[in-house]
Amino acid sequence: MARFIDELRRTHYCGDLRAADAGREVVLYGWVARRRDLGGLIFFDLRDRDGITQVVFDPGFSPEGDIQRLVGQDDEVWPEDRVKAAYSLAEQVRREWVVGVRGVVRHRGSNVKKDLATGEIEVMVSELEVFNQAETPAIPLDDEIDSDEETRLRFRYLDLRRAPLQKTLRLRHKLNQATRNYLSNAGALELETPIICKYTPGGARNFLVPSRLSPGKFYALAESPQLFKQLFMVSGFDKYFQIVKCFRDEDLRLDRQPEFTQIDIEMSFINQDDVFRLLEGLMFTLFEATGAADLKALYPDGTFPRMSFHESERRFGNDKPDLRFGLELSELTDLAIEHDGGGIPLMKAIVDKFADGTYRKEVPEEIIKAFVIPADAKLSRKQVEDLEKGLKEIKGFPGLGRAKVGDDGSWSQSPFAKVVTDDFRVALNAHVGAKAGDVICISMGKPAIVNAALSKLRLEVGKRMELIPQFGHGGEWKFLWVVNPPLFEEDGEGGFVAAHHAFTRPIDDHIELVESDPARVLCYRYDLVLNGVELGGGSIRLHDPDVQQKVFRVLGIEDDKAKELFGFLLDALRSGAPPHGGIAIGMDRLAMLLSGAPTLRDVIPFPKTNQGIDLMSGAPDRVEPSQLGEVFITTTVEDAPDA
RNA sequence: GGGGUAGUAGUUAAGUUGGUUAUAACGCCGGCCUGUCACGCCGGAGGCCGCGGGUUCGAGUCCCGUCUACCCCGCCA
Repeated sequence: MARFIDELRRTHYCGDLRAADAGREVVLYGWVARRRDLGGLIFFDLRDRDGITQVVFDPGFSPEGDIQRLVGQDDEVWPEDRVKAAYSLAEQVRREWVVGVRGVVRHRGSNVKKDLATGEIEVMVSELEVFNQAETPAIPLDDEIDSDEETRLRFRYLDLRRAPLQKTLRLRHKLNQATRNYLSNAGALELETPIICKYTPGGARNFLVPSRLSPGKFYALAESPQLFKQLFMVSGFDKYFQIVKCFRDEDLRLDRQPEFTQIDIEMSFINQDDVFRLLEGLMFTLFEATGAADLKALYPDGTFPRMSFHESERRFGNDKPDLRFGLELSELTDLAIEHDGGGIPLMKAIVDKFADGTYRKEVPEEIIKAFVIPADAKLSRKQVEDLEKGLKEIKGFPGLGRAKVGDDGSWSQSPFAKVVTDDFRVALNAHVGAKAGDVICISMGKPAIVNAALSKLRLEVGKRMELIPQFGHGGEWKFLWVVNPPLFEEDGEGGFVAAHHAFTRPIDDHIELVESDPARVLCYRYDLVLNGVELGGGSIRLHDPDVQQKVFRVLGIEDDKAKELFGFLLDALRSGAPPHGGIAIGMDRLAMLLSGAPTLRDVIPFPKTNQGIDLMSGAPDRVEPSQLGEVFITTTVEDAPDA
């Protein structure tokens, strides 16, 4: 029977002990974070998931006063031979070795270390066991390290020992638990849905899984439980939730991983407001459970503000505005029309198309907008040009038309300075609120490009001016519901595609427009945005077969085709579907925002790189030709194993 | 698919107009040290300069290619 673990049970974690524990005999297990050998006196910083305790090996020490003994241990408190053995073993120990210690807690007296939770005490060791030795770690295990992320990911099991990652994963634990409690209390049932399922086209690209039992056929990994949760509603489960892994075979980003976790929710007999109320309550609960912020103080009436999709696009250039700072965009199309282009040829060309009816104001094909870089930003001309260069990443972006505003409202450093009419210049300055020293940045063209460029510029300038930090919340939490986006998007060839998915309900007043003017149809779709990050989104679903058919017709999906694509869902919706809707929240993104982490990789235990590779395990990897044969696969890659 | 940045001891970095044996800090190993806590002091080991090719008397440095990671666009809720 082993002495430690079997006989000497752990009494505390390494973050537990305080001054009040002085005189207590304890047993701690953990990793040696640091060792300080003074020659005749040895200190370990012993670390486990809860913290660090200094343990001391001092052969000359003997405890005084009453000792509160370990339960079931009545041997001698300080046997000399055992203490000496512990000391000489401690001389051999190196960092990251895994050890158990038995000893007596002592107050540190004048040696208190203030920046350590357990800094008032130390454990004088009477008995030491080495459970395991360890190779020298490849990366330093300090809280703050600047090791390359590639190396950290390769040795993820070491990286995860560090306090910051321990902390964020514990945060995820709290999020999971609090989410389950809240949603269960709200009457939602936690039900599971398949991960390997039928491939359905549209939306994100699926990971494919070859079938061994059905030669030549494939499963897809679920990109979301969307269809299944709707079927739960059809089946009468009324309220459902799941904390579920989803899979998308798309390119990665800071805030995108190929597998990720979402809080998935669906409810019957509800409207948009019901979803909002449930989610607002969930956010309040999660923020309280994690101690992130007191949302009650920030949103006293318990609700988050709402903004229409169009308003968000107009004021901020995207559908996920960061409301922690102002610097809104200005719409100039109407002003340019009033001034017939104001002497600027590029604008005149656009204005003319509105005049002759080529473009419609409701759904314009080109727009003119401006963003003002305030004089306060104190950006040099070079810095402004660098910012503009950064925007060139946006495909099709033609560049900005800039104008620096003088004391008298004149424009300089501008391609428009010589041609603009005085009337238009004065009106424009007033319209965008430009003051001396400001730089007006004008963009015109396709709305998607104009908005992409100016919204990116707004964020960049916001960061330069330190209105928001480079990453993290900076102590501010700005929630927003972005609601009622268009149901359809033009596909550029005269037709339409679903802006999100084909099962979103048009807003009641727009049902007639589905057939007459699809471009103007808005729908019951909503995104929850926090600090400029899309936390999640959902919709009220389309459960009416007649409207559904009209939507399919707009999308150019014939009845036969619809059956082929969505067969079982359509059948199900015709079999007694209640009005229903739901939402999905990105758990990883939420954890990222709450922890202030710069990337999703910091809140996922074993993340993939930008190329979708697990640097630690080496996934994905080749497999034996025989394995491919079993699933009836050959590859077309030249140096593949079966080539 | 496209654009950008980077790659030099275990780690993080320096390395000048191409020029002797490629530096430093931390870490590691050995020695000394009884109140340290980023312990201190003394000594030591450790390098395919990402990889391949080229220019050159000579390449960490210049050129071409390639690989890997990161950031962005496209794509993606």
